[in-house]
Amino acid sequence: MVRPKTQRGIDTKERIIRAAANVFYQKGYYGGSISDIANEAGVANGTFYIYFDSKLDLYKYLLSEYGKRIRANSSIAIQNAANRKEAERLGIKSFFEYVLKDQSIFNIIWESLYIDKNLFDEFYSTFAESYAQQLKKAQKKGEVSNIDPKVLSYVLIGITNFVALNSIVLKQEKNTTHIVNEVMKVLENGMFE
Amino acid sequence: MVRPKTQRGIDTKERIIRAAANVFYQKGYYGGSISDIANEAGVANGTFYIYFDSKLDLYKYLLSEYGKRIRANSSIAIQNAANRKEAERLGIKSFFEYVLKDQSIFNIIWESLYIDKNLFDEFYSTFAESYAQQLKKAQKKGEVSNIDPKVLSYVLIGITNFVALNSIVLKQEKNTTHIVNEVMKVLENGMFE
DNA sequence: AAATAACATGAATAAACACTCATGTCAACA
DNA sequence: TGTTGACATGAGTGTTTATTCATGTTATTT
Repeated sequence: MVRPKTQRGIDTKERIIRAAANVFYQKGYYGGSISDIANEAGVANGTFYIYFDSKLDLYKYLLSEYGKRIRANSSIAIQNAANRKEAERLGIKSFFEYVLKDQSIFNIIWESLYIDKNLFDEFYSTFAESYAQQLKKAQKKGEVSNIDPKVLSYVLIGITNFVALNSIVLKQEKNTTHIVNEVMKVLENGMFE
Repeated sequence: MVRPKTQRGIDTKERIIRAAANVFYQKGYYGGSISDIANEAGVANGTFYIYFDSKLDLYKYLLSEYGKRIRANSSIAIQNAANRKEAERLGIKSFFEYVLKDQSIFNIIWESLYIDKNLFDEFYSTFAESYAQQLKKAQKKGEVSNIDPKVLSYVLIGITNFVALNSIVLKQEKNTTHIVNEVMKVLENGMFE
């Protein structure tokens, strides 16, 4: 028989996850300790290990959650786009707005490069591959120029991620519309006269 | 009187620096210990502290060295460019080739985000500001379109850095010419038909 | 009410690691 | 040749920290 969820601590796991996201954002993976996370979540150190096998285990969980959220956010944003150009604008805009709301994402994602290179590679490969597929389809429709979709996908991900990190997270730029407009100029006509 | 350089250990400092770059590349700043660096350099742990005040001190030294090298590499590459478009191509190509030779750079640079956000911000701000200045001049000459040079500089740095990290370092792509060509297509005409 | 098992605790453990320091070595100069 | 001081050593120190575990506590089932 399936035992109903106890009421002891309500959403303890969820509280640990939120606390970890916050601690990793503030102090990073190596700088943030299990004690920091447990304190922030309002539980004892040992409680952490009821819900996660290890610090790395929780980190991997968080990383995959962020991947899901970004994908969901993007696919909702572009679902009604009339063409690829519009899809690109909407996708970029929604990503910038997502970053504005949750500025911890790069601290979680990019640190994977230092925890295990494969985590970083897998994370972005997933995005790049599905992006490249979309671009290929758009090329067949004649909406996108003849550019290696693999390279183009990394170009687009590179632009959005790097600009978001530097302009929005580090420089605290709030005007995402302006940034989207300027980025779209490049994507539409290039940068040269 | 200036004492001539002793011959005890030849270029001990240089060996420590090289070892550190390698260790940080393999294991990251937090994952790589002073013992790792000392072993790799073939010196005792204590010797490290004759040449550097702390692990962080060495890290900052390495970071600034990479900044200098990249700037030097780029300014040499573009010095004979006839116009901005050619300068862009040459700059990107030389950066990719630099990364191909010294794949540790991103592990050094990007980790600053987790050691001290200001280090990362300062590092890329320096590049972005001088890049933006160059772009402004090119805009006055009518060579570059009317795009916010601040945003454009981050777009260009984002492309080069992200593509280099993913394609060259992580996917071990050797054909930099192909990548440069595809990137230049976007910068010349945008990505849409 | 007793039994059960999930949930929770936090002190204890063991390993890792940045940094120190007392001691040693060697090249240059008086 | 003896003195000097830079260069080098590596065992030791103190701290931090991920993880464990013996011991509670509470909600549910019998």
